[in-house]
Amino acid sequence: MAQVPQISDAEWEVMKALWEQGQLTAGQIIEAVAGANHWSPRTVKTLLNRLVKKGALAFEVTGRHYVYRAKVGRDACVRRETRSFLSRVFDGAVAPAVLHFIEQSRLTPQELAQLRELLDEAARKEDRS
Amino acid sequence: MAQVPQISDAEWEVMKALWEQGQLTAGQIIEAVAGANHWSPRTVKTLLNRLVKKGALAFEVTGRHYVYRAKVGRDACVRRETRSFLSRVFDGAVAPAVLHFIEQSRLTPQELAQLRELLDEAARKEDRS
DNA sequence: TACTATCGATCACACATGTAATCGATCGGA
DNA sequence: TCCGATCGATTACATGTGTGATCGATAGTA
Repeated sequence: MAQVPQISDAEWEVMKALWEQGQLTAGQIIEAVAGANHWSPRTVKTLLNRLVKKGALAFEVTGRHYVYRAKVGRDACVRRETRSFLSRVFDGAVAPAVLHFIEQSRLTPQELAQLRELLDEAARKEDRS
Repeated sequence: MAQVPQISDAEWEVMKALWEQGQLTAGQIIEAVAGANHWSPRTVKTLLNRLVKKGALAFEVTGRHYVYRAKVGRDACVRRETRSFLSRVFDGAVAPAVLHFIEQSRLTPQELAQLRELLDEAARKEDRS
């Protein structure tokens, strides 16, 4: 299995567009991300090239344009970033990180309820195993 | 209020040592972090210099040695990193991040119970407010 | 006192990243 | 058919980061 490459901040924006839309031409990607980030189209092209070089994206030549698609899954990238974040900031410990999140952020009652449900479910699984 | 500077992976290791120990000489810091990370003492010195330049550390000259101490609090750095992580990976949304953590990680029953207690507490606070 | 080990300061160097500009081919419109 | 717009490819350049070496001063040690 190919390792998930490191994806920088700016590159994440591009990946998100492709994860959400499936396949896009360079022009569509530029349209999707350049405005919101104040990037020149050239900048987006550079990001696309780097992501291809890293193995995070693939493209097919369709007529004169390239159509890009993600080669690595969003989940895998999220897991990778999460591991890196946890190990850097919380020494890899999940529970303190979750505590910090809950303490620091204002969660809505709905979100709190949803999280509790998830914890209940996790606890049940744990019980059975 | 001075902004919290960006602190890189390697620099975090140094900061952790100082947050935990209070004040340390360069030699003590090297002892604390160089071994575990396979770093040359020079590397640690460089990190110290960069952290001072960034405003994350201060030092006093004590005799011939420098004694370093953190100028920025751990909490502030953790918050900064957390915000950056959340906005990059989860578009700034806390709840999905917590869900991901809980789903992906194997939490012990004790940790699960502790988290549920925290959620209960947060929900009570929310209720009263 | 002469030498070496050490300290902080400065320099080095490759790779990643943010942020583009330039270049050669080509397509679409005048 | 010719020209400018556009595409992908290549190049640029400052800053950050990982990883360390060199240099001059100095403090112990022999």
